[in-house]
Amino acid sequence: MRTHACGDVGVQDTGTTIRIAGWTNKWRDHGGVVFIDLRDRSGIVQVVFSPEIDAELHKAAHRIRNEFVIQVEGEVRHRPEGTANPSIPTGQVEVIAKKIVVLNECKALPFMVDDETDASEHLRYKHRYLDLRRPVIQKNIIIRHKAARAFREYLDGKGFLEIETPMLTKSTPEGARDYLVPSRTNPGHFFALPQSPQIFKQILMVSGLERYYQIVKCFRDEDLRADRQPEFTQVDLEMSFIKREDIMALIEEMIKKAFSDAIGVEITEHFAKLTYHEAMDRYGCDKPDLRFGLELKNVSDIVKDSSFNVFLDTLSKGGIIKGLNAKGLAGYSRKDLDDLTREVQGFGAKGMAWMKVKGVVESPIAKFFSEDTLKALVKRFDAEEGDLLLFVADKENVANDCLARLRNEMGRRLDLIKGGVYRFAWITDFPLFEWNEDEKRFEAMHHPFTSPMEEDLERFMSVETSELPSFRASELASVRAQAYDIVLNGYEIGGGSIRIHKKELQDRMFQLLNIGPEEANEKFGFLLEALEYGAPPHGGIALGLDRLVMIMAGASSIRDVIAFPKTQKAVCPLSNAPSPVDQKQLKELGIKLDIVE
RNA sequence: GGGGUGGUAGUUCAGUUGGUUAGAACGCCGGCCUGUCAAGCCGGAGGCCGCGGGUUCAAGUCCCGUCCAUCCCGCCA
Repeated sequence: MRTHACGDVGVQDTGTTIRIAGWTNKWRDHGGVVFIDLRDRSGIVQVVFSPEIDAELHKAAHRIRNEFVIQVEGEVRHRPEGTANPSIPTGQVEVIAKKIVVLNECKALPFMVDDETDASEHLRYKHRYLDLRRPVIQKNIIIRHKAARAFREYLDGKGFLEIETPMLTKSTPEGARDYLVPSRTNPGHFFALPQSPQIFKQILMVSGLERYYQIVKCFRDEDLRADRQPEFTQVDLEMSFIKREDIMALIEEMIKKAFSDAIGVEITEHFAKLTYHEAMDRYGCDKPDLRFGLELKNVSDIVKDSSFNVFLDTLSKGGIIKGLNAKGLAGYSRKDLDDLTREVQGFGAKGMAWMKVKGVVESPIAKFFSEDTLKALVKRFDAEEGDLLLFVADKENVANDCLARLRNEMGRRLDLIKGGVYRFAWITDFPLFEWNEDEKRFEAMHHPFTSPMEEDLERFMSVETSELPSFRASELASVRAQAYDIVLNGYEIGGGSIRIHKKELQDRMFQLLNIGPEEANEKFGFLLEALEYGAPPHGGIALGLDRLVMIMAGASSIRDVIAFPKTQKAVCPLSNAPSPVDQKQLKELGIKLDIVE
């Protein structure tokens, strides 16, 4: 139907007759000459209908409207002197139409197919086929394709096998809420859609496949965010006979290739490496945005000499006082600071203290501090004239969380976050366990198949389980995992671990998690049994493809890089899923609804 | 489950102190127009003011509830 793609037509084609087809991006009818900007995936080229060429043809062109699908045969010409359009790649030429075929018409549009639309997301998703025609969105979809292709090429080159794992699988007790699928042939029984292929990929290692990967959909029935959808895609891989550093080196190289292939960005520096404790200490969170500084400083040791009761009380209760230097913001008014305080309180802090560095330290609480103490504070933050110090005093986790979010906010306000900058970091040495205050028990921070660090193995094995759960501040909390997260620009884009490959260790893990042998057997028995048949040392990682592509594309939501995303209520406005089903379908499944109106 | 913001023409929005026939831009329809590319000029159609209650002589506007969208908290091994 066509000899050329619209975006490929150029000066090299002048004088030749070509056939193109696409959508009418825009039409301009001058009564005499008619211009149509014809668009296909490759780009846009201007088609000219002139009354001198063919009256009938010219008449037909008058009837063309936006988004009509047409096929045009015509001659490529240089545009007349002074009419070139430098804002499009094909702007030097135009196609003088000799023949037009309307392949399909188009109704009046719910919104303009244009790079700059301000139609609501709901409307865009309802007519996603129109939304996806917009070059900016197509660009994202193409970046996604190129990234996925780069991962496949790279992993294929490293001897990985792409192996599919079941979508209809088993519900697991830990972790996110499962999406359930009723089994017709086993009434009352349910499959779960996988939250990740975790257990199957480990079994593939026991199976001797050695290197597995898959670009795979995962499902979690939790509430949505800008960077969270109920179905999302992981680049999932697992390797045998490797150490943590092997995987980290491999992933680093793979991601660099993907950035190069997908968006032409060469990442040259090594990815930063931070332990979990370093990250918490310096940034207050385990996914720091390293595009800017504003590092947190613990000042508990300095302010203990003050007479400021809020700080002293916090310290006496085992809390900490931490802060950051908002460079150059001493000009903030009382109202600015009150607003900022309210924002930090919204994060969960009881309050926020501030000090302006203006000749002397200016602050409502300055009087509680000696001159030497104030000097020490200024020094701790490397503060200069005109800086603003912000403090939060609270339990360690609260102070860290609030300051981490405050740090991101100040990074934005100070315009420290530049586009086109990519700062990667590995976060390592995570705690193996996390205390669940509500349920008064330890949980696996990563997942229950994560291996402890060898240095901490003795403690892992020797803790008296009879003392559970009194160990919340005990040795067990200090056992570290052979786990690693990869962080990019403040987003967690992947995580993995070296797994437990010995039955005794795995049994011990379940014991510490307070999962009895019967329950462990019922839920994970097939993995536990497999571990007894010569499981090799192995480990792996999963990358969040959606988030990674979102960052590559410079988008602010993963919905912009997913062809058919769901809204925050987890519905698909295009298909209207989910929806009620027939009584007959429910009956076949043995399901009765019990919905309280 | 909780908090913030929003919902008025096909779309994006404005709409004063509650007061006559709810406006603008773009889009759509018709006409004019031979070099535009955000084309231009003239004319026209188009509204359950998210939905349901309430207050009032009178509600787009005030009150209560509810639904939807979005951002965040909880949640997400």
